[in-house]
This record gives sequence, C-alpha cells and structure tokens, in this order.
Amino acid sequence: MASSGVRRTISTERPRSGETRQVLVVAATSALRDVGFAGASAREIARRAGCNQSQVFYHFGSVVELLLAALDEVSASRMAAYRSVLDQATTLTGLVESAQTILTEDLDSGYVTVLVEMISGAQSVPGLGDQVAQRLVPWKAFAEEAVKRALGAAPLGPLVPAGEAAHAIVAGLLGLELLANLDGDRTQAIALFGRARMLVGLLELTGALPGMSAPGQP
Amino acid sequence: MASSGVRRTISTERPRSGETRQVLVVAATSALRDVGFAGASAREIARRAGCNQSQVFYHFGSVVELLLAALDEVSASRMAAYRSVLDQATTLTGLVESAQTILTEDLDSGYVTVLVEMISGAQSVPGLGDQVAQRLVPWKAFAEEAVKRALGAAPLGPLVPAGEAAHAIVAGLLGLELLANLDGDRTQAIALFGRARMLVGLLELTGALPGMSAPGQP
DNA sequence: GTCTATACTTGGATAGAC
DNA sequence: GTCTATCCAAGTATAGAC
Repeated sequence: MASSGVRRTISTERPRSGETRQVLVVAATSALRDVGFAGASAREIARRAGCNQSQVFYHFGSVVELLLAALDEVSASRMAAYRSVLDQATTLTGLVESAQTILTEDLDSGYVTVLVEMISGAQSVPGLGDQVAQRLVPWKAFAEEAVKRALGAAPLGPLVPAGEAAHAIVAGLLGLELLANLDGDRTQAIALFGRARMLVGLLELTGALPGMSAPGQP
Repeated sequence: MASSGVRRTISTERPRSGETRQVLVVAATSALRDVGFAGASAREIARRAGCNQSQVFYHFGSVVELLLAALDEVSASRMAAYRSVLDQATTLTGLVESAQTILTEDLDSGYVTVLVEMISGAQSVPGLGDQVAQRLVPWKAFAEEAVKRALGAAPLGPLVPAGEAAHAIVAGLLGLELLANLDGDRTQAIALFGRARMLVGLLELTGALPGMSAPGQP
C-alpha cells in the first residue's frame, strides 16, 4: 500500500467517505418536505436514505442536529442562487423576472417548506428556536439589501424602510409556502408573483421607480 | 323526582356536563400555542386541562379531532370579532385602525399560531390537510370581502383582483405570525401594521382610494 | 462506517372499575 | 363521565459485532 501516493488510500480508508452523511441530509430534506417536522423521525429519514436508523445518531448525534444540517445545506444552496440573481440584475423588471423564476423553482422543489417546517417545529423543541432564528438572519439581510437596491433612489423610498419591507417579504414568502403546501396548489402563489411583476413594470413606467443601483452600492 | 320540571335533573344527570370537553379544547389551544403541533400530545393537553389523558379519546376520539375542535373554536371566535370590525367600519382609515387593534390582539394571544401550527402540522397526518383547508375557506372569503369593500370603487381596483389580494393578506399574516413566534418578538409585525395604516392614510389623501362601500355592498 | 440488537421513553388508544 | 391500568406502536439513543 501507499504505492500510489494517493492519501485517501493510506490508512484512514473510508469505504464511502462522507457519502452516507450527505445522503442523510438529502433524505432529511425530503422528509421535512413530504411529512413535515413531526413526521421527520430518524427512522423515516433513514428509510429514505436507504440506511440504518442508527446512522443518524452516529453522524449527527441527534435528529434535530440532522434537520438543522439539512436546513443549512438548503439555505446555502438557495442563497447562492438568489445572490447570483441579485448581483446580475441591472434593471428592476429584470430582477423581478428572475426572482419570479427562482421563486417558482423554490415552490416546486419545496425548499421553502424545509424552512417553514423548521420554524413551526421549533415550538416543540426547547432551544431549537434560536438555532433556526440564527439561520434566518442572512436571509433577512439579503432581503434588505435587495430592497435597498431595488428602491434605490426611489422618491417614495423613505416611506418604506428597507428593514420593514424585508421582514414583510420574508413573511409573505413563508406564508405563501404554507398555503401552497396545504392544498398542494401553487397557482395562487405563482399568480401573485406575476402580479408583482406587472405592478413593478407599471410603476417603472410612471417614473415612481427609478433604475436599480449597482451591486454593492445599495 | 321530576317534581321541579327541570329536564336536566331527571335521569341523564351529568355531573359537570360538557365542562371537561370545553376545558380540553382550551387546553388544546394553549398547547398548540406553547409547544406546537408536534408537542401537543394527549398527555400534554390533559395535563394542562387537569384531567386524565383518556378523556381526550372519550370526548373526541383522537388527538387530531381535538386539535381540529380547538381550531374550530378559535376560528369562530376570531371570525366574529373581525366580522364586527368590518361591519362597523365606515371609513378606510377607521377599518385599518380597528384591524390593527384586533390583529395585535391576535398576535399577543397566539390565536393565529393555532392556525399556523395546524397548517404546518397537517403535513404529518394524512387527511388532515383537507380538514384544515376547509376551515380556511371562510377566512379567505372574509378577506376577499374586506378587500372588495376597502378598494370599492378605487380607480386602480381592477389592477389588484380581490381574490389575489385576499390570498396575499392571509399569507402575509400567517408568515408574520411564524416569524413573530420564532423569536418571541412581535414588534416587527406590529410596526408593519402601523406602516400599513400610514400608507393607507396617505393614499386616501391623494385620492387614490375613495371612501368605503357600505356593508353587504362590496 | 455500518449493521443488529436492545434499552428506554413517550404517545395513542382501549378495557374495565367506580 | 372519570379514573386506573394496560397494551401496543413508534421514537430516541446506545452497545457491540462485523
């Protein structure tokens, strides 16, 4: 051994290094989406991951820790997508269009559901609320930045503080997801995205909304 | 016996008729609010009600049925309050002011949390989603009526279909509650209510919003 | 790292005494 | 109607073999 010079074959050989861990995270995500927080047990998740229930505890210590890891991953992946959209947008209409696309994607994939279930489930587990709240901070900050850039030098910008608007936007999305999941019907949420797009276009025409400010300069 | 002529003393004497049932409903409400759907077990609820766990099944057949009964009661009581506000309002500003008061009340009492927990918890129990969705129908209808009366003959009314607006409002409130419960901080939600009130006042001044239409005539 | 087996806990639900 | 006792299912978590 050790002839090939590849480190991973030397001594700490890991048959499927980190693979199960990752599979469990994916399974946890799908469980949160399909059967909710109350249904996302170690056994349910392991079943979806195709491995034994004990792996949950070996890799994550507890079910809640695994669920938080799933939230982290979804959050990071989605944040990257949104960040990219925001940074590439040059016009407000363009931004809203891109946002609509990515938002619909979220709705279809159930990514926001993961967050919603963790928030509502946090009520049942002492201490979980803080953990989830921490992970929401970057999203609030992101929404605030987006609002600042979108409103930019808008004449009635001061009427709507970015912080408040960001809170409203996050709340609105969570609520839409909640309702969409309830009846498995996303058309109403999607219709609202379209409506927002239309209204923004209209406001832009009237001159109430100027162009966007550049990235990094809210 | 049967001398007094009062029916309830004849034969089917019920020591504390219907009392436990009602206490259980109240306990279920508080459990949903404090420990969420996942924590609202028969034992937890019975503990709060000060009775034995078996009473849940005697009176309601199952935990879920009890939770639905709690949702029904909260829903009916709150609907009456909102209905009264809407019917008594004559000006839009007055309506928004009253709505702010009652909404803050909901936030403080955690009534909306009951709904939020039932919606998110519905993911875990097959068939529960439909039950909860049914109970949401009157609220959507109510919100739609409110929007119609508020926008009334507004010049830009056609730009915002009442159905869509109602959906957005319900979603927004649910989302605000979700966030408020997470960090136990209702100030941001309350600030938004104040902001809405200010904006409506402003729009009324500019003439973009006319007076309200009368009750029953959206 | 992964599995089996197992200990322990909690929860849903029912039977039967009062 | 209410309680005690009890059964059974499901869940968390750990120990130990491979």
